Amino acid sequence: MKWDDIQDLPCSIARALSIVGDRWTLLILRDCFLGTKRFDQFQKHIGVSRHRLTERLNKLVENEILRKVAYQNNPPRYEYKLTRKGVSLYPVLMSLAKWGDDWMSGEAGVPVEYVHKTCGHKMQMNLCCSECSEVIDPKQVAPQIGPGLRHFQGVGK
Amino acid sequence: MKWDDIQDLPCSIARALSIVGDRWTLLILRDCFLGTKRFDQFQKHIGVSRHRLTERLNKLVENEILRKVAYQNNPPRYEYKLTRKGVSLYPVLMSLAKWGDDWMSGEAGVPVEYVHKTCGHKMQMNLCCSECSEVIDPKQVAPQIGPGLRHFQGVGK
DNA sequence: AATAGTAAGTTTCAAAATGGAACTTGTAAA
DNA sequence: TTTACAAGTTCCATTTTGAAACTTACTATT
Repeated sequence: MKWDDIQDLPCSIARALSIVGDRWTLLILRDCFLGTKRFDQFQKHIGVSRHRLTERLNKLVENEILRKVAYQNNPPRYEYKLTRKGVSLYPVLMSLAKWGDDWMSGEAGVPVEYVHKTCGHKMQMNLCCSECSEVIDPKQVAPQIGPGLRHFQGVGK
Repeated sequence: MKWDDIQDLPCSIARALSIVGDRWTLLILRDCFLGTKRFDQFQKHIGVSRHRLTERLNKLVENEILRKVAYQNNPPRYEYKLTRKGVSLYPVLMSLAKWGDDWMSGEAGVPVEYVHKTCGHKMQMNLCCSECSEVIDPKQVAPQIGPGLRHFQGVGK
C-alpha cells in the first residue's frame, strides 16, 4: 500500500496519520504551539531541510491546520498560524510529550514542565472520560463499529 | 538533520517520535490495541510490506513497546504483545482517533465508537489536568524549562 | 554605489527509505 | 504428493529525503 492510500481507510487514526504521520509534521506543530510562526524559525528550531519544510507547511495549509497570513507586502512575507483544526491537535502533541516524559527522560528529568494557569499547579495531562470524568484505563473502553464503518462496509461489497 | 539524530534532542515529543513517528508504527500499535498479535494479521490489516513490518516490529520489541512471546515451538512462532510501556501509548492513539473523528469523518459519521465500561456511556476522550481534573484549554497551560533541558543547556556549552 | 543581511523559498542531485513480488523454512493437512 | 500456513528474508525498481547552493525582493551598512 502506498502512503497516499491510507487516507481513504475507514479509520480515524489512519486518516489523521495521512496528514500528520510523517517524520517532521508533528515537530513543526510542536513549534507552532510554542509560538513559532516564520519559515526560518521553524528551520532553525527543527533542523528539517528547507525543501521538506516548504512541502510540509504547504500540506498543513492545504489541510487547514495552518493558515498563511501576510505580515508585510514588500517583499511579500507570510506567517503560519494554527487554525482551530490545528489547535485541536494539542492532545496528540501533549500525549506524545507525556509518553516521552514518562519513558524517555532518563536521569536528567523532563525537558519541559507544565503549569495549569486555571488551578496554578504543576500538572500532567490525563485522558479522561467525557461522561464520568474518570481517568481512562484502556481495558475499560469497548470499541464498537460506528456509522462510518457500517457505511463503508456497505460500499465495499 | 538525519532522522536518527532526533532521538537525542532534549524534547519529549521528538524522542517519542523517534520511535513511533514513522508511516506505519502507530497503525501497528492501533492493531495491537484492537487485539492483533500475529505477523500475518498485521500484514493483512495494515497493508504494509512484509519487509517493513518485520523491521517495525523488531524496532518496537527493541524499545520494549512490544514483547515477542512464543506460542508454539515446532516450527517456532511468536506473538507480539503490548508491554506496559506500549499500553501507555494509548492516549496518543486515542487523541489521534478523536482528532480524526472530529475533523475527517465526513457525512458517514465516525468509523468506531467507544463505550466506557466503568460508567456505561458512549464516550469521548478528553485531555484533563491531573491536579484539578478540568478539561484542558491549550491557552491555559504554561510550559516552562524543566530539569532535563537545564541539564542539556549546561552540557551543550 | 557597493556590499552584506534578511526572509522565504526553489533547484539539484546523491543517498536513504520504501513497496511489491518472489523465495525460504519447517510443519501439518488433504 | 501436493497444498497450505506462518513468519519471515531477499532482491530491485521507485519514491522520498537531506544538504547545499541558488534566487528574489527588499533593507541596512560602509
